[in-house]
Amino acid sequence: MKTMSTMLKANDLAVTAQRTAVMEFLHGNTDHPSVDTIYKRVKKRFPYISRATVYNTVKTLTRAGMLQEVLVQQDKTRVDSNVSRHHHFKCVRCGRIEDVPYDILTAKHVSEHARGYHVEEVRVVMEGRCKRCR
Amino acid sequence: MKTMSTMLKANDLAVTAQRTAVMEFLHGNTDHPSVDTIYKRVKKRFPYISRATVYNTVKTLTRAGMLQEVLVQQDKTRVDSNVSRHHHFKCVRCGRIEDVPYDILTAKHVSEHARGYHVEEVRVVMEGRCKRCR
DNA sequence: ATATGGATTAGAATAGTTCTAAACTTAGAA
DNA sequence: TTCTAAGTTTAGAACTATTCTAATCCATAT
Repeated sequence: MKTMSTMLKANDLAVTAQRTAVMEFLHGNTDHPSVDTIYKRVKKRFPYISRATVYNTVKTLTRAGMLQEVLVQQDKTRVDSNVSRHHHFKCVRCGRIEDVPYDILTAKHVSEHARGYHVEEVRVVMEGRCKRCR
Repeated sequence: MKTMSTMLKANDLAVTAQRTAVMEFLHGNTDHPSVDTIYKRVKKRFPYISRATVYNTVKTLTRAGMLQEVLVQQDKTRVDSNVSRHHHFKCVRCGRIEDVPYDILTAKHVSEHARGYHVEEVRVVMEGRCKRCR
């Protein structure tokens, strides 16, 4: 697996301690944290980090394709380090957000059923009870 | 077609000029306006209406099932007076949001493909170019 | 080692939304 | 009709998420 440093360099981005810390926190984190959550967690190990830096980092890394911003909640952006195409499942009880494989429902499938639309991308949010909440 | 007054009464809600004005503006409006847009438009005919009233009205009518709040844009809520189940198409060029029939993709269909998930609801946002923008 | 352009910072500013408490209807009872 | 209680509206304050600003800092290329 590529190191953070390698990935940043590959995108012509400076390797900074802040970016690395944000990426390391997100890597392997599957619960789609908000920017504020990232900020608070990273701050523990990196007390001087600023909220603006976390916003900047998320935006920069998203543009570089290293992160994804997920639209599943109206008020705050949720961040996903899984950048492969996939959908989301939101538990109506505990609010947990899980990734769901893309092939459950591809743009192609939708295109076939959606006559007259020129679908390039499909975002699906499924809602129900997660395993824990049933 | 039911009058606004009848619908409000059926839901045990007081019939006020403000609620009626908001509903009348939204009725037949298919472009999913934001609260601010509703406020500005209704204000033209009703100069003393307050922004808080529009927020209250949207929330109240949504709870009563007379409106729907649509999650298609991170920063602001979009309001839809089409309360039947349906999906949305967002034009990546002009930002226009259109309703798409629900049967293109039902919760049932998704459930069949999504093993292990207990799907109660599916929200789909398709993205591409709308007719005008192609 | 040094220069320079990009990155980080704290805090101010902004946008959307919710809250507050007083004033004002609406709807139902008398 | 008139009265009343409960619900509604209002302006503006407050709050939350996010972006902006401008000064400082530091990663990288030389």
